[in-house]
Amino acid sequence: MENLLANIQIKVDEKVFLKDPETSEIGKNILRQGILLMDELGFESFTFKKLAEQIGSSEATVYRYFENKHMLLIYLISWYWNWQEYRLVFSTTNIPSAVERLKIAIRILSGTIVNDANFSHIDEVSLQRIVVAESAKSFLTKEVDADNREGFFQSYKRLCGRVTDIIIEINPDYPYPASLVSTISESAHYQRFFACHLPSLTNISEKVEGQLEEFLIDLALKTISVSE
Amino acid sequence: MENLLANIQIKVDEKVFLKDPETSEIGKNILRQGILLMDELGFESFTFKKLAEQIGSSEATVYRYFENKHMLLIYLISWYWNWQEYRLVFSTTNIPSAVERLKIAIRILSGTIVNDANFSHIDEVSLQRIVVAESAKSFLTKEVDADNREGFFQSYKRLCGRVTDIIIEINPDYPYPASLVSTISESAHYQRFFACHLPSLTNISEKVEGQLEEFLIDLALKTISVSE
DNA sequence: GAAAAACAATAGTATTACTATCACATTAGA
DNA sequence: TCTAATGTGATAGTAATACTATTGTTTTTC
Repeated sequence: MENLLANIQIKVDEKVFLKDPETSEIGKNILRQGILLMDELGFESFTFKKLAEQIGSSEATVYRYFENKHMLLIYLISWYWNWQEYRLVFSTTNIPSAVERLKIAIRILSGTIVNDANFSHIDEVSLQRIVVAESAKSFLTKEVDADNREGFFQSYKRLCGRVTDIIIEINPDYPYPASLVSTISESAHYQRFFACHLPSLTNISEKVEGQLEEFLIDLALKTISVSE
Repeated sequence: MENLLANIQIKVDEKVFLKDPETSEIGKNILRQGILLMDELGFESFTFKKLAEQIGSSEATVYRYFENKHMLLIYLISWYWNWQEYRLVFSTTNIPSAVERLKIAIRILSGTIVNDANFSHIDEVSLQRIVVAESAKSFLTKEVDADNREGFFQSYKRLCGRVTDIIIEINPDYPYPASLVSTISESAHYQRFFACHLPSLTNISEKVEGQLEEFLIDLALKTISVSE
C-alpha cells in the first residue's frame, strides 16, 4: 500500500489551526515532534512548553499555529482519519463486491499499519497509538456540541459515512448501519488498547496477527446477516 | 427493579480511597455533590476546590477522602459497576436460559436506568452520564498499567467476566467472548453519547426507547451464532 | 473528662495554560 | 536593493489548577 501517489498532501480543515503547519518547516516539525511527544507523555502531561523545547523553538511560536493543545489533538486525529479515508478509497476502488470492500474497510480500521513514505513528517504508527489512546478525549468533552458545529469531527464522520454506505449496499434492510460502523471503529481502538493494558477485557492477543480483523469482520458480516 | 434489598451497601475496594466516604455524612455528601458537579462541569473543569465550596466544607477535607480527582473518578466508576453487577446477579438469578440471561445483561449494560432508592446519596442517572462521558478517561492514561496492578479496574473486569461466562455457556466454540462483551459495553456508552452529540455516527435516536438494547442484543446473538 | 480524630481555615508551592510585548530575522514585493 | 510585511524567539506576566502544610477548633471515642 506504500507510495500510492508521491504527490499528494493530506489536508485538514482550516478552522482547526491558526496557521497551516504544512506550509513551513517549523510547522511540520511541530506536527512531527508533537506526535512523538504526545505518544510518549500522554495528552494530559503533554504541554506546548515541552513541545517548544523539543523542537528548539519557542512556546509562543507553537501558539501561533494552534490555539491550544486540544486543537492540536483535533488536527492530528483529523489528519489520521483523512489519511485512512484516502487509503480506503484507493483500496476499494475497482472492487465490485460490496462484501469484499467491507472487509477491506474493516482491515483498514483495525489493522496494524506501517509508516507511509509519502508523508515523511508524520509517524503514522505513533499517530495510531495517539488515536487509540487519546481520540476519545477529543470528543468526550462538555464542548462537544460546539466543536461539532465547527466541523471538527467531519473527517471521522465522513470516513464512517463511507463505510456505512457499503453496509447499506450489502443489506438495505439492516436498521443500524451507522451504529455498527462506529461500534466497529471504536472497538478497533479499545481492543488494541485492552490487548496491551487490560488483557482480561479482550481475547485479542498482541502477539497473534489478524485476530482483531477476524473478530470485527466476523462480527460485522454476521450482524448484517451475510454469510462469508 | 427498585428496592430489592433495603439493607445493602455497595462497597468499593479500600485501595481506591484514603478514608471511606460511606462512613460519614461529609463523605456521603462528597459522593452526592461530587457526582452532580462532575456531571455538570465535566472531568477536566471539575476541581476539589469547587466541590468543597459546593458541600460547604474545605478543600483539605476532600483531600482526606481521595488522593486526587482521578481517584474520585475511579471510585465513582467502580461504585457504578459494582451496582450494575448487583443488579445483574439479581436479575439473572433463577433464569435457566442462558440466552435470556444474556439479553437481561445487555439490557442492564445499555438500558436507561432509574434512581435506586436503596442508595439515596447516589444519583444513579447522573452517575451513568459520568460513566458514559468520563469512564474512558479513567483508563486511557499513561498510568493504566500501574492502576491495573493496583486493582482499580477490577469492578469493571468482574462484571464483564460474568457476561463473558454467559456467552461461553451459550456457545463454547465462539472464540472472542471477552472481546464481544467489552465491545458491547463500550458501545452502550458511545452510542448513547453519539445519540446526544454526534448523531451522524449512530442510528440510535434519543427519543425512541429500546433501540440501543435491540441493536446490541441483535448484534450479540448474531455474532455468537444464535437465533432469537 | 481526656485523648484522638476529624474538620475548617488559611497560607503556601509548583505547574500548567495562555497572553502580551519587543527585538530580531526572514520573506515578499516593488 | 530596499522597504514593508510576516514570522520567530525570548521573556515577562496573569490566572487557574493541583496539592501540601500548619494551626486552631470541633467532634467523637474511650
